[in-house]
Amino acid sequence: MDRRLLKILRNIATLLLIKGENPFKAEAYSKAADTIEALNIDVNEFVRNGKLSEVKGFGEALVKKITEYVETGKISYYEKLGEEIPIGLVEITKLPNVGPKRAKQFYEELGIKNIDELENACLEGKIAKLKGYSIRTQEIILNSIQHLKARKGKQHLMICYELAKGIEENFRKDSIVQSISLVGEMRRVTEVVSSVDFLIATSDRSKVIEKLKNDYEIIEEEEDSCIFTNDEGVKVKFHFAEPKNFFWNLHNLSGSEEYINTFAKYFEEVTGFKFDSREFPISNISLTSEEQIFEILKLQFIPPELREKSFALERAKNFSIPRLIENSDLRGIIHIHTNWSDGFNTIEEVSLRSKELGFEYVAICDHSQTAKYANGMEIERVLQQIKEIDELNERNLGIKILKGIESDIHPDGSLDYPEEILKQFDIVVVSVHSHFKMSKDEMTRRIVYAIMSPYSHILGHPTGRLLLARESYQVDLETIIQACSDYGKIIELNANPYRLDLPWEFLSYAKEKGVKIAVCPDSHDLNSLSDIFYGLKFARKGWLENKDVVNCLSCDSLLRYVKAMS
DNA sequence: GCCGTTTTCGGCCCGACTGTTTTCAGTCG
Repeated sequence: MDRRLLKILRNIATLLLIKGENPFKAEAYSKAADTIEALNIDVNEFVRNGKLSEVKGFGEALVKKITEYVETGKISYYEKLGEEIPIGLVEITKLPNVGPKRAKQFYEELGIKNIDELENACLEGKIAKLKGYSIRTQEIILNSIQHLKARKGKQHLMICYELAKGIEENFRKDSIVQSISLVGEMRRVTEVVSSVDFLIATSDRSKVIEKLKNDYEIIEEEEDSCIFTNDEGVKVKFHFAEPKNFFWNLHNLSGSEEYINTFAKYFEEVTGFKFDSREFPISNISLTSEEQIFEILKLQFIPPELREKSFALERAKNFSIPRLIENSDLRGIIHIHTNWSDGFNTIEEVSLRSKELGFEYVAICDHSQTAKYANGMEIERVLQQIKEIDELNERNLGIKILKGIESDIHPDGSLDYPEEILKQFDIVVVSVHSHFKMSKDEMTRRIVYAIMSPYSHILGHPTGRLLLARESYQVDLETIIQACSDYGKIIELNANPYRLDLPWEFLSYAKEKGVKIAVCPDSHDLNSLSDIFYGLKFARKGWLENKDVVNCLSCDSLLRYVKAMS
């Protein structure tokens, strides 16, 4: 995925809005970026064989600009725009409650060109003096700048996987490297990553460093590591080890600080050797696998995802780590959007792809009528969609299609359709999509009320967080999980890489309370159906087994399970 | 800027909240 092009197109859109151009013109650029991303379009190839103009949303002007990008690596229209309007204003519009109009106002009235200048203006009290602002608003803006700065240098795990894949391939074909593996946050799977860490086993370190310096812009060199930062500001760190110490380093570089500290103490207790994270202390043993480390210490193997808390070691000591859920346990895929609301593909297309991915059933859950911005379905269209699903099932595509909905939860906790409509769905996911700023009590009450509805089955993205973009709304998750337990409802682990919601930290709690989890891609195109496998990494991180996840049920069992709720 | 078609240009989602204001512009989902 050419993320630089996506960024340019989205920046053009924002710059046009700041400039005050027709918003629909701006939208054409951001939609183009969305389409390239959703359909996973290889622009080089599409430009070469002239296929780009066949894609919906790509007219003459866009094709011309993207062709220029493919040929020269830049878009002169973008550069010209950047001369008119400072690119730094784009970042300002990413602040909550600051859009293109306000960014323009800051620029025109105070000459503010980037986020640092805006921060200074806030500190100097200049923003509060502008028409339409108060001291309070100025404080809110300053606060969100500080939030934004705290997120800087962090990236979504999925984007880091793409980056890491390219680097790994570069090294795999090189004989100077004996082994290479991801370690750190990437290996133990954290939803946002502050550093992409690689462990490289080599007996010729200087040659590897030479190659690194040749291929990447190394900014920092230490005795055992090299660091570079990519275009997106993501830090990539290479750690070196002698081949004989590879597995020892693999283990010690993968755990959290808490985990490794506890591990070190335990290691010294059991072996009597002093812990050294780089050099395996027991010199008469040569390690041939990571598993061997656990065998020596008489511990059950701890999957990397679980190496966060000391607790994992306690369980490993008495061999009580359960078999975590695996991809092959999944039988059904739930919460899929189609072009009936805001998805890209037809029901038939997503069903056939789900079948290819190995699923026995697929639950289509498009947006409900209140979600106007997402082309939510009024009752009449719901009935048409149900009819279409019945017809597809009669044709038998080799996968069972379930009739579902993602119903908005109204501010009063009610669902988005009358009973006679709700009872026609096989699966009802209920989600909050509006009125985010309620108090914690109100929001909790609202969601509990929705959970209590005899027609709701699965609570969708329970916190509403968007990783690195939007905080969770105020809600008491313990109360929510308890309510799901009381009413036998399912909670979603939304597998969208920007959500991962329910956060993994709460999965074990839900499990303790006997609440089942649905791992759902919440996908809007064919590619992101596979996000379900991404979400599964976090199900594992939350200690879930196949019996905890309803996607592992057969279609009939799942239908029986949800039927018992009403 | 794209689309669709009444083939030349109008329509493209829209309602609600927020803060500051005194009737509304800007932002959001």
